[in-house]
Amino acid sequence: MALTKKSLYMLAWCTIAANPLFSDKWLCAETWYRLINARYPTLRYTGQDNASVDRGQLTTALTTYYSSDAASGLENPNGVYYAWFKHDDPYTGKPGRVHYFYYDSTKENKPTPPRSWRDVADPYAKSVQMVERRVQVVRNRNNAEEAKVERSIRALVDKKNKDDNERLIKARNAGSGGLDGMDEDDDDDSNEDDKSNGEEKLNNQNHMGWLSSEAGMLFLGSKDADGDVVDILQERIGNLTKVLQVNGYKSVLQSADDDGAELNDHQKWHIGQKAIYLREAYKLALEKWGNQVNWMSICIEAIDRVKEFGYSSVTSPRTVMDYNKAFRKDGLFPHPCYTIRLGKPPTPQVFEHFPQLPVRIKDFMLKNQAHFSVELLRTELQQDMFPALVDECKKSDGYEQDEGYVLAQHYIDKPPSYSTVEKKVDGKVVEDISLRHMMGKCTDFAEEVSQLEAIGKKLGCSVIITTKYHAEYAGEGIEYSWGLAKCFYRRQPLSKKKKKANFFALVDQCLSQELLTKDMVRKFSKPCLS
DNA sequence: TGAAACCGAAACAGTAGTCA
DNA sequence: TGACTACTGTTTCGGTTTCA
Repeated sequence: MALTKKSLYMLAWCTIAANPLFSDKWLCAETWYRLINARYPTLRYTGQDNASVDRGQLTTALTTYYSSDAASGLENPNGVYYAWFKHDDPYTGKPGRVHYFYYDSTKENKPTPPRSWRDVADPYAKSVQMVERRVQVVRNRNNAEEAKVERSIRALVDKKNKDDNERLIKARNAGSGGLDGMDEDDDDDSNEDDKSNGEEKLNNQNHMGWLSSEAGMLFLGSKDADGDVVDILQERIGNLTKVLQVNGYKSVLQSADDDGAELNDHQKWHIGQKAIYLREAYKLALEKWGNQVNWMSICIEAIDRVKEFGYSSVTSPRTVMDYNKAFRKDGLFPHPCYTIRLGKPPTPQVFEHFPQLPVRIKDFMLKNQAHFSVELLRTELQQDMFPALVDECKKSDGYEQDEGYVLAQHYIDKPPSYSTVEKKVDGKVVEDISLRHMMGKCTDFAEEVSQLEAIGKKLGCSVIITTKYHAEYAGEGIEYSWGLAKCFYRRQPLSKKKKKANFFALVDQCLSQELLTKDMVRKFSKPCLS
């Protein structure tokens, strides 16, 4: 059955009220409103300005259709009661009418009719407890009611985006431009909601879980990854399908067109294998992930499905999960050649000081080709080559200060036997052989500035990195401006986001003054000043 | 023969739910 | 409120197999 906006607000409210942390106690409308915003952040996109849940509709729905006046003494079948008093708002401190709601979880213990606002004092209002509790209003993946609310929100948001898009096109065609049409009152769209939602085809891709940080982490490699995970997965499935074409592997391989990056037949075959398994897993994920079906079970099923087509090179879901880890960040498999993957490695310092040394090493390798090993070369370096270089250095005056002499002598005294992790002896890191420690001390790393700071410096300004907290720290309602720009971006067709030039043009459009007008930015900044 | 790929096991991190 | 458990996913280690 289709849901109207008001009934969706009600349903969202009920799932939160059922939480023992918030049931059986009076909470003011502002607290409920904040809880709903925290638990269902996407619900705000069903409102008029995308900035927040429509609190007017929420309060009206609760008081008019769902609850009973606690002062009346009447029993409410839903177990929901309301009361209101004129006093200072617990959040703003300003005098006015403040609504309170109470959910009786037992349906048998209705609250005592309150005589003053002190009887319904909200324990969470503007308190540390409220801040702490808000973080606990998180998604419960196993709750069917919450999943239903999330699907409905997704459907409503999709419909609203579609309507806004059509309105924008109409306004542009009429010559008015901008998003003025978005300000139109849509309170009376309940019937439209009913009609549209009736036609809305819900599937697993409408699931709220796809908007979660878990999805971002699992499929894009970062909790804060930008972009629609479903859209990106669909695009990547398309790219992985191309692997089966001639030279199709290039569409999913890092540095595929670099010099010397050509793969041999086996490497091409291996990329193809990875693509087949991952493509199947992604397709299954779009069908099932999030509805109590985890990523590992999807990988197991993908292996079984691929097996039906005669492929059996992978048997463990871990392997497919590893393929995903390598692929997910930018939709490319790392090049199998180490030097191409990481770029040309830096020349060792000792080779810069002694350019004849690599020539001698090559000669040694050729002479001992029949029984050459790394250990053999290591012994040769330590016992013959480096002592010879030290002797050469000693022929010069002041050789003890010569950097080349110090380097060569160091290799004799402390032959390299490095550990990639921090090697510890008696609980203390052995700094000389711990590569991680040595890398951390390199000035290149220690003095590296972020890209943002580098660009800022180039433009003649300084960038001060502050602590990461709420976006409102930035002031001027910048989060709302970004939210509107992002909302507009998400409504654009995929074709506008493909190719670099199109993407840049779209980003310019999203951040243009046509979309973010002065009036709109000023409106956004108002809440930040209060 | 060494490197890469595969894979099992264990440790660890983060989150949610339960209970006293 | 804190301890505990369950679940999911990641990282690391180490053994085996396969490939160049």
